[in-house]
Amino acid sequence: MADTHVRTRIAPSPTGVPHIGNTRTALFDYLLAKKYGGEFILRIEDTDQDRLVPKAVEKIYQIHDFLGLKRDEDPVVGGPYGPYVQTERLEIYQKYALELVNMGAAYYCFCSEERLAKLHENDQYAKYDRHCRNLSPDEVKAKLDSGAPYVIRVKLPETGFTTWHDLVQGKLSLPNAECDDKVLLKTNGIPTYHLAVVVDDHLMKISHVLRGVEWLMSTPVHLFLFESFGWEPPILAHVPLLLGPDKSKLSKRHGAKSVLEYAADGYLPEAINNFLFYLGFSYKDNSELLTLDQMIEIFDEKRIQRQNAIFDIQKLNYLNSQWIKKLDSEDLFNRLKTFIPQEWQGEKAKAISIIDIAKERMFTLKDFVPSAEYFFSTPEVDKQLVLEQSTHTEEETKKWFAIATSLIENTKDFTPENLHEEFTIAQKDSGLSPREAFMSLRVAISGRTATPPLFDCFVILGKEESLKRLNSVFV
RNA sequence: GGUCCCGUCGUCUAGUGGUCUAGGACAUUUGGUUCUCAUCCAAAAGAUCGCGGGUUCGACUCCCGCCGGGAUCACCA
Repeated sequence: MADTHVRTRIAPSPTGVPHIGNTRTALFDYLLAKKYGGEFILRIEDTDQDRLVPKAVEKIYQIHDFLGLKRDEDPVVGGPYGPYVQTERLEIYQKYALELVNMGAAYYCFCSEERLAKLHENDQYAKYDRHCRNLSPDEVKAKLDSGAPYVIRVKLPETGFTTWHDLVQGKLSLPNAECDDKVLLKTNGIPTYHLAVVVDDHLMKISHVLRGVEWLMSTPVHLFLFESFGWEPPILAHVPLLLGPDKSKLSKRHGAKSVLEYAADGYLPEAINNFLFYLGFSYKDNSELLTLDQMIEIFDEKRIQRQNAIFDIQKLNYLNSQWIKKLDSEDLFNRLKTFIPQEWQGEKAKAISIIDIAKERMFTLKDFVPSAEYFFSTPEVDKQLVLEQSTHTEEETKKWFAIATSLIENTKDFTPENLHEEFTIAQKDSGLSPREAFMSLRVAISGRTATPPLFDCFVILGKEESLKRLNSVFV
């Protein structure tokens, strides 16, 4: 491998937004290319014109941009082997399909849809019966001349095995008889995946085809095509699937989300990359925070697991919370922009000081707003709740609040450290336990029983606002 | 159903014949730190290594069978 220049590709079809399982394959492709200093290419496989989903292409770009999976060649930036959109390469495929027919590796098929449907009537797994495989040249010519619609099918060997060494699956051997004479070129002149991948991977000098195992069973067709053309096939690597919690294949039907949706849910690209990396790959204890560059270094295509991995959101949550803690608050503020209300945007300094103390209790970016809103707007405070926390009578609690307000009013050093010190002394004389004393104040200023440390909250609120809130409890 | 792949704690995994009475991490539970929550720290619980046969002095590790799960069998990718 040292002497082959590594070029990998991810080839999504814009029939929807790729879910996170598909994106993991893209990550591995990227890592493989970069590990060997090669190129990572994005090719749009839009040969299924009937199922195109508008905007899917843009979303595919967005996913890669978000995760930092930089493309060396793609439809937008171009490259030496373009175009990178398959429907812009139709003549190429048609030319090669014809070539295949001429060399006897493919044949015209004039079977109607009805006839094909009939084959499946009694057997849902029926293969094409190769009805047109041995049509005489004259018959073919007559049909063609009459303008009959046709497809071109691969003329696969009927016996024997196709074997190859798969980078992750090891040595594989599939019986040719199990494969169908797959359609290569459709009636509408557009190729199917099977023809298009082979032609493009060769023309684009792809060295490694790393894709999902769902392609394993059709690999004999691809290899047969490479051989027929006399082309060196790329190295193959079929990576396992991502399964849902119920162990079924992750799919849109089962609510598999795209990376874009996880982004909207407040997950960081670093955490998603990390999480995907550890799903099917092992490094140390599978919980270290790794950057893309570190992953490139660690990644080893030969150590990808062969078993399917179950998508476990708990691990993603953990990684996300760890990344949030690791990032500095200014950086977090920028990433938080789409999550926080417009009114807060202007108060950057305040927001950052809140992030400072809130980030260690955030799992996703979405957790920020609920944990910070009482800093920006006055909370509803129920007097009963305050009393519940003080566990003392209203009179006694009022007395403690009077001490607290005067402390805040008169302190010369309005910092968390100093407030802590002064309040601790006062609390000891108050007859309230630390918990009772501080919890009642906490509820009074925030309306909640869980917040960052009390004195940090006072400082962020400021003297005036703190006093205002404390004074409004017993009125 | 045919074919192919896979099978270690709930999850991601370490483990390539003896060091495994199976290790780590996430999740869970408990304790400590603490003004709450969270963090952090510590500990506990959790796997008859899918099952059954072999091979071997000895198997999670090798072989066979079975079972279970997954993939695939479109003019979809």
